[in-house]
Parts: sequence; structure tokens; C-alpha cells
Amino acid sequence: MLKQETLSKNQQIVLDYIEKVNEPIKAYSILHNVQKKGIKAPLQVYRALDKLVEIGKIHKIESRNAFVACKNSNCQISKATAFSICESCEEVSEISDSKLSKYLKNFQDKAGMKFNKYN
Amino acid sequence: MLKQETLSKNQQIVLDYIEKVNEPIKAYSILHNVQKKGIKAPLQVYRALDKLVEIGKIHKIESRNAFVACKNSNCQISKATAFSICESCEEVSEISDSKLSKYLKNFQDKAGMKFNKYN
DNA sequence: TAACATTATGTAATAATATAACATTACTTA
DNA sequence: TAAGTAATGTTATATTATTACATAATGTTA
Repeated sequence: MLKQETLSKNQQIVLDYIEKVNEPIKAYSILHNVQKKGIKAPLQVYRALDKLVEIGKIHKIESRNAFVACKNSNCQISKATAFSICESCEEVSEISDSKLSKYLKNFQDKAGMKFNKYN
Repeated sequence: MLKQETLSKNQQIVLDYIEKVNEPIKAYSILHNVQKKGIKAPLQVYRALDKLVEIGKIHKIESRNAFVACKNSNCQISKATAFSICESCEEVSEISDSKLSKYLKNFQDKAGMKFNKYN
């Protein structure tokens, strides 16, 4: 099953905006900024976000309820990423050191669970 | 600066409940369950949770907006923990394999940031 | 191409999670 | 005991996310 090649209209609008701002951004902030493009309701944003996360184009930073474009698109580690977040300025970087990603991918806990994706 | 020895009334009520259920639980669920103890408002729960997280008695599982008692209290890795979460049943375990914790503690990214705490 | 399934959209309402603001009380410690 | 800090109580509100339902667009395949 190949990844879909083309994004839908709303998905593309949301992704374009997230890539443009190039830093973590919240759903309602995205909404405010794409209203001129015809997206009117939170759900339209959340649906696009869900899809973009699913196909690996963006990540959700759970502790911030924010979304950021993936820096490793189409790459193996896109589901095993992590972020460093500055405690004073909140600046977020996707960790590209692959050791952590490898560690996570190989992780297997005592009960036999294996790593599938970070959350 | 030593950690405080005694918890306040609300903190103790909330911690007792979280330890009793022994699985991740949400703030409003805690609220419903401690109302008989005199806690009436969300803020009273959130304030207790904030403090308990701060002193390491519990962790917040960001991707679930849930809180769980720490299994490594008073231990070095209490700020560098992680969880494995079953994708079908959502069962959550705190990873006690210390390799991940050690990796995180020693992590230093290209810009020189060091690990302080997970989020 | 017709029929069907799947995916995406639009819209309104509402649920779930979390914080702001303000007043008061309790605890610590100099 | 006075001053400072931490905790509490309460109301209102902000923020984040989903349910429910109707419709349209797209993809699949017989």
C-alpha cells in the first residue's frame, strides 16, 4: 500500500501554512491563519492535521498541543522522532541524532512490546 | 533545598487516589472521584497535580492527558522516564529499563542543549 | 459507465481539558 | 508577631478537541 501522492485541498492548505511558519503551531492558530483560504471550522483543521500526522508530514508535540513540519519526511525515523525544547524560550528542535531513534526502534520491553511510534 | 516531606490536604487526597487506581487517570475523572473528600473544583485538582508532578510523585502522560503514579519515586530517573502504551488496550507501563533514561540524561544536542526533564 | 466504497468536506453544537482572577486561610521562619 | 510563601476556595472563562449529521468528491471495479 503506497502512501498517497497528493493531498486534498484542506490538507494542502494546512500543510503549506505549517511549513511556512516553520515552528510548532497550535490548531486554533492555524485556523485563524487559514480562514482567508476558506477553512472556517476547527474540525476542518483537526481533520487535516490528523491526516498529515498519519502520513508523517507533521508531528504533534503532545506536551505543547502544537504541530510542526517533519524535518525527516519520507525517512525511516519519521515515526521515532523526539524534540528538544528550550525551557526559557520554548524553541523546539527535532532531534536528528539518530541514536535515540534507533534506540526507540529497537526497544522491546519486558512484556515483549515493540516500538511502533512515539506519541 | 530538601524536598518537602509532607503533602498538603488536597495533594494527599489526589495522590492517594492516583496511587489507588494504579493506572493513568484524567484530571476530571480524579475530580469526580474525590468530590466526596471535599474537592469541588477542577482547579483544586490541577493545582495538586502540578505540585505532585513537580516533586516527582506522579507523571503526566502528555499524549493521553492523564496522570499516573511514579514507580521510581525518590529515584534518579524520575525526571527521565518514558512509557510504553499498548495500541489496542491502551495499557500503559512505565519503562524501567534504565538505558533509555541514561541516554536521555546524557543527551546533548548540536546546539548544546542538555536534558533536564522529559515532557 | 454504473454501482459501490472510500475519502474528504461543510456546519453546528458541544464535550473535554485547562487557566485566569480574586479573595482568603494556613504555614514557615526570621 | 510580622512578613513572606504556599495552599485553598470559588466563579468564570479560555483553550483544545470531538460528535453528529448531511453532502460532495474521488477511487475502484464489475
